Amino acid sequence: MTGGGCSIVWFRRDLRVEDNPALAAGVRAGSVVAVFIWAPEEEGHFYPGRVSRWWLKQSLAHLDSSLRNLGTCLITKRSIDSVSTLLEVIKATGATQLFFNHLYDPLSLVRDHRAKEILTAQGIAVHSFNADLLYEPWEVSDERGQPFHTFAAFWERCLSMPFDPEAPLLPPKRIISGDVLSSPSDTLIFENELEKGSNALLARAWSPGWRNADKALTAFINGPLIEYAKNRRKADSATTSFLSPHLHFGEVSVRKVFHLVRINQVLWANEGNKAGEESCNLFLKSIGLREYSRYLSFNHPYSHERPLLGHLKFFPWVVDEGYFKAWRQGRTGYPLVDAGMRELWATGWLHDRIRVVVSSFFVKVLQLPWRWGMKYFWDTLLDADLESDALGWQYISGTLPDGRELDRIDNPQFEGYKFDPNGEYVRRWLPELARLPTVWIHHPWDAPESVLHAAGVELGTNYPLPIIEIDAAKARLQEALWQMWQHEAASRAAIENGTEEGLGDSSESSLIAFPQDLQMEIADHDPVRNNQAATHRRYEDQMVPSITSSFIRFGDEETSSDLQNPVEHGRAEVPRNVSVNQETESLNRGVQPSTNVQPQLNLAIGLQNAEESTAESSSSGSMGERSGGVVPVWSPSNTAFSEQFVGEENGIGVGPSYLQRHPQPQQLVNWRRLPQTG
DNA sequence: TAGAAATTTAG
DNA sequence: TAAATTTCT
Repeated sequence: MTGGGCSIVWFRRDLRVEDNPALAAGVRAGSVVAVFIWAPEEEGHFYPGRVSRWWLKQSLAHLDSSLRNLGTCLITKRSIDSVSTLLEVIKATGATQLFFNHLYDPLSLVRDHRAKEILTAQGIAVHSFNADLLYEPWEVSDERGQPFHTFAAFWERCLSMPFDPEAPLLPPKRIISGDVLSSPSDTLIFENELEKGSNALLARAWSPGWRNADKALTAFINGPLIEYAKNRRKADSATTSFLSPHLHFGEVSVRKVFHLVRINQVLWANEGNKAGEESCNLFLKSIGLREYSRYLSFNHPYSHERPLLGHLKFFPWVVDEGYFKAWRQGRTGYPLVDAGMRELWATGWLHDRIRVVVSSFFVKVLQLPWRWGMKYFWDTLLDADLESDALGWQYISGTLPDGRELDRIDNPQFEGYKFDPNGEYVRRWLPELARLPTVWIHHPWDAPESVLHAAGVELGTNYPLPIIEIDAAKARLQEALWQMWQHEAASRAAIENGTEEGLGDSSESSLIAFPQDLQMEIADHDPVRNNQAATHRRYEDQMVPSITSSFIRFGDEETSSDLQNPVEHGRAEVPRNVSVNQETESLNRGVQPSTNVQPQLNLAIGLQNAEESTAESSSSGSMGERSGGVVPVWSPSNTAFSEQFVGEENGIGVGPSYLQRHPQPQQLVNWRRLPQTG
């Protein structure tokens, strides 16, 4: 090795060569070895789902090919511990520097911090960058330097920052390769034979890889963007950007997206195109929500599994596997919901609006624990993204200060006519309802017998009756909320009284409750039985049933039959030749307890360690720098804020506007006072 | 100038 | 919590 050793550029969810600050810096520093480490066990419960792994595989191949054109290649490593694998590669290649881009999910925060500590101690110079966000989470705060806790304020601030997001970087012209032979690649296996068959169709609708991401961006900006404000409400239209999977894997830089959209916005504004200008605002807002999801994750590293508002801990979730299954299968009896769930299952994709519909139905009508729904999204979505999905589900569940009203139940029938006025979407995904006239398509249960008969619909046989009436759901929700406030107050009273910790304590044990335990928690279940109120409620913080990889794999048997289906407009169709019973059968098997036990990374311990080490190093004040050298860590004060936030204790909690939107029963006041006097 | 009542919005 | 845009009597 001549002069200084080479640099490792550690690729993660930044699978692009354009506007990649870590890569650019590595190239500037001399010779480069590019590495991707596949260590899914580190993700714990969030082992990537089948379609997500498919995407990753394609994207890595694409990146490797780009790197080869530039003079090096992508070294891939299979690992169960990224940091020690990094060390091995560093030793093998004689590297002296490490470059990578920041991630903000809780596991990465811990892991990357640890990587920095360990490698720095070994004499490696570690440099890290912002490649995923317009602004780093710690750059955006209110006048008092505190993090925002509502999206609107956050986004407003982002749009009026004293400095613009950094301009996108060009790809390197050439890369001087480090000694890549000294650390040969492992062959990464992202899918088994069964999955391969199921995945084959995906390639006809999607093209992973950063160049394709760039094409998708250009196509969207030159096409649907200008009409985005008008069209984004239609469930079936191809007017969304379809960028989310690209963004998730960092194939395209948000900064580039932002700049290009802004340029067009100015253009249209000058032309007096008000709709076009507004479309840009709305689209950028959705980019802003993605930013906010990282912001939230950074400031509240538990937000993917714990409600941000403490009292939601007391919501008596309906723990009912039958409900859960009916939802997954698209057999709730509400056509819009069912169409969405079938689309998700068949294609790994769901229009944004429909995500809201199905998740809102899940939480408010079925009252299933939101984390289950989030986990299912994680397992099935092509663009599964921990931070974004956590934000979405928390928003829907009303567990954010600016989330939806707790007692609001949206009626899928009305939403159906709003988002799918002609019923095309429903007919496409629910062939059994295809012949139903539009007036009944979103509420077949009201249709006259003759109409149903003529359409070949037999409710309860062919297509289910509503799993629960909306009115009944409303009543049940009111009752549940009343109970929630009672329990919250009781717990608060108990704590103030010093008698016991109460249910509301934020002890780690209740937070980390995860699948394996739940196998016992959930009573054995019968096959889906419609119109039966579930009575099994739980107050513990919700737990997630094991539906991960085993679930996906079993289900594949019938999904593979979509291979026989034609693809229309580049998007997959629902399998029409598959009987529902068959589907039910394989799904049933899917929920069997998983036998492939994955090594669990203990999040609680991980976080604790990080906090400890941060306490020492935080005085170095490394966080404020804009780029280079800083691994994002959250300071103890940030974590403390999170605690306060959840506990509502120290004045930060919910504001008056929240309480106004979520009125509590009067008794609460009395509950509070009683024990204090005692 | 017809009606009713106020405000904004859907992640 | 449904439905659409704006402001009064």
